[in-house]
Amino acid sequence: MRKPRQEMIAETRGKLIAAGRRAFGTIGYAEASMDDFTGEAGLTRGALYHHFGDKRGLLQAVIMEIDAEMTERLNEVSAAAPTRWQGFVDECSAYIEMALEPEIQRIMFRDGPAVLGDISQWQNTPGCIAALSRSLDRLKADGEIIDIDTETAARLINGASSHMALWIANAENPEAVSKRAVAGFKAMLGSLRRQQ
Amino acid sequence: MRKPRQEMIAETRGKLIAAGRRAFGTIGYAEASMDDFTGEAGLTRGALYHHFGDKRGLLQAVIMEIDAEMTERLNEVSAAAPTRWQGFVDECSAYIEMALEPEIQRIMFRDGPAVLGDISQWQNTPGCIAALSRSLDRLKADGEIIDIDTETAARLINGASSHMALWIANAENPEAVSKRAVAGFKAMLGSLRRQQ
DNA sequence: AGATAATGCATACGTCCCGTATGTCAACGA
DNA sequence: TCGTTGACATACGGGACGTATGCATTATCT
Repeated sequence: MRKPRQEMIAETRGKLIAAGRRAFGTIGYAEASMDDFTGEAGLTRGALYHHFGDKRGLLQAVIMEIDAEMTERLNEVSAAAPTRWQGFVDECSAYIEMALEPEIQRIMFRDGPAVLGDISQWQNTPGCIAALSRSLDRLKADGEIIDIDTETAARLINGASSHMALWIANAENPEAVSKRAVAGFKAMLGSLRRQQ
Repeated sequence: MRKPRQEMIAETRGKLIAAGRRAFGTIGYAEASMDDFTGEAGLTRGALYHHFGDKRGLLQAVIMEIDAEMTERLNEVSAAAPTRWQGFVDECSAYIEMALEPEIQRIMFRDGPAVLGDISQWQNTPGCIAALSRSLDRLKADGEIIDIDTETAARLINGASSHMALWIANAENPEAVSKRAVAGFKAMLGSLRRQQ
C-alpha cells in the first residue's frame, strides 16, 4: 500500500457520500436507513458518525457536493452562449432542467430544505444562487437589465424555477406543462430586460 | 347528551387535527411524536389511526384546513381593495406575509412538500393557488395584464413569494431583507402589467 | 325490545431505526 | 519498538411507528 492514511480516509468519506447520495436521491432522506446504505458501501454506521456526526451531517455533505456540480454546470452553460443575455437565459433554462432531475429535485428542493432549513442560509450563499447573481451583475453592468437588486432577482428566479420544475415533474402530462411553464418563465425573464 | 354520535366523532377529529397542527407547526412533522400530541389532546394513537390512517394522513388533513384558511384570507384581501390591480398586489403581499408565519411556513412550505410531495398535486389545485389564478383571470379579462398563461403566472408568483418569505424569515436582519425582497417582488409583478 | 353487528377508540406487542458508549486494530511519532 | 492517536466496528438502550387485538357504546334487525 503506497498512500495509506489520508487516501483511505478520503475513500471512506467518498463512499459514504456516494452511498448516501444514492439513497437520499432515490427513496428519500427519511426512508433511507443508515444501516442499509452504509452496509451497501461495505461500511457501518460507525464510520458515518465518525465522519459526519449524524445523518443530517451526511446530508449536508451530499448537498454541498451536488451544489458544487450544479454551479459548475451553470458556469459552463453561461460561458458557452454567444451573448451575455443569451447566456443568462440559457443558465435559467438549465437550472429548470436540473431541477427536473429526480436526484436534484429530491435532495436539493425537497428533503434538503425540510431537514436542514432554508438552503440559502447553509453557507454564505449557495453556489448555484451565487452563479445566477454573478450573471445578473454582469448584465446590469452592461446596462442590459432594469435596475434591480441582483441577489433578490436571483432568488426570485431560483424560487420560480424550482417551483416550475416541481410542477412539471409531477404533472400528468409533463410535456405539455413544460411548454407552458417555460414560456411563462421566459416571459418573466424578458420583463427584466431593459426595453431598448 | 343531545347530539351524541356524529358530534363526538367530529370533535375527536377536530381535536386530533388541532393537536397535530400545533405540534407540526412548532417542532415540525418529523419531531412530533404521535403519542405525545394525541396524549395532549386527551386521546391515543388509536384514534389517529382510525380517522386518518397514519401520520401522513393527519398531516394532509391539517394542510387542507390551513389551505382553506389561507384561501379565505386571500379572498378577503383582494375583495377589500379599491381596484383589481391593487387587489392583486395586496393579495400577493398578503401571501408573502402569510408565508412568514412560522406555522404556515413550516407546514405548508417545508414539511408538507417534503412528506407529501408537490402541494400542487394533492388536490386538483390547492385553493391558495386557485385564488391567485382567479385574480389573474379577472385582470386579464380587464386587459390590465400582458397576455400570459394565468395558472403558470400564479405558480411563478407562488414559488417566488414562498422563497422570498423563507429568505426573509431566515435572514439575520429580517427587516432589511424584507425591504429588498418586497421591492424586487413588486418589480416583478409590475412587469406583468400591460404598459399603457 | 332484545340480540347481534358495527364502529369509535384504547391497549399491547413487535419491529425498525437512531444516537451513544465502548471496544479494537492499524498507522504514525519518538 | 512502543505508546498514542485516530478510524471504524460492535453493543446497547430508547423511542417511535404500525398492526393486531380488545372493549364498550351505539346502530340495526326482527
